[in-house]
Amino acid sequence: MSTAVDIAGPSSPDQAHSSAKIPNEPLRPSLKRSNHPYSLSHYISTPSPAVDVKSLMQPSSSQQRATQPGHTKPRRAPSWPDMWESPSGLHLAHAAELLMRAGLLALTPATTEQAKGGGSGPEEEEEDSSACSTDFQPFLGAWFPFSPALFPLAGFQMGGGHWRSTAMGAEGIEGLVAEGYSPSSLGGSSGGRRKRKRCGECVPCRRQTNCEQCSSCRNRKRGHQICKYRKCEELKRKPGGPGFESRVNLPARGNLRWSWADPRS
DNA sequence: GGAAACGTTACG
DNA sequence: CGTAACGTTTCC
Repeated sequence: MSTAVDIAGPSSPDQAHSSAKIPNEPLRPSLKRSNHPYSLSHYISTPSPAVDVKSLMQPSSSQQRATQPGHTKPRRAPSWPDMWESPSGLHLAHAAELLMRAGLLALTPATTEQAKGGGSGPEEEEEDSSACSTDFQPFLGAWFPFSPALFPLAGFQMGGGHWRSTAMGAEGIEGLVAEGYSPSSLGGSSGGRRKRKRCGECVPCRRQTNCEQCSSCRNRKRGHQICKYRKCEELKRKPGGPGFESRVNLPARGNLRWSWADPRS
């Protein structure tokens, strides 16, 4: 029962079908570079991950410092834009799913708080971007920044500008991204309704081919809609929906924040 | 409430 | 100008 990762779509005839003019890159050229070096099996190499990883869950300072000698700060994580541009989106997504299934992907608010710690001025945003990410290097052997693209895939739900973890009570990590919502595209000023753009990062956006089976594909001429399996998760949300603006600090780009809501609360 | 149809915007 | 696709309206 593979948690329907809809990137597979309806039995994926897409590979064969793929309609004529599907833009290969969702939004950014960088997305094209989604060739990740690791296959799923790469992550499944440990026979008893539950044990192994748990010990790694407290990598403690030793491991962290090993990678970052001479600095008191937790190593500098890639800035958000960096993460966004990560060529290894699927790579990370795969890892996320596996970790989620193993119940290992725990997000510790402490990480965030501590990282933020002493107070981060705006100018420290870059440096402190580590505060916005939880790294899973111990698990993956590579930095594992969060990306919204991971969550739908890993069993996360999105609601009202918050991502919820259905797998665990993750909480406290702040911020969320609403890339694609530029102030203007939100219909801010001109009053006219502006079109939002695909985020380019979510699973559907990453999908490159139309299924040719869904109603949207079959009815493209009249429907004017993108394949259902390619419909951006962000665009599915109502711009004025609950929490859209109030909860998401409308991202002055580079000031993106994550929000986590504890499903238990 | 969801799907279909249509208007409209964005872009090459 | 043609096409893709978002947003809105209408239909069931």
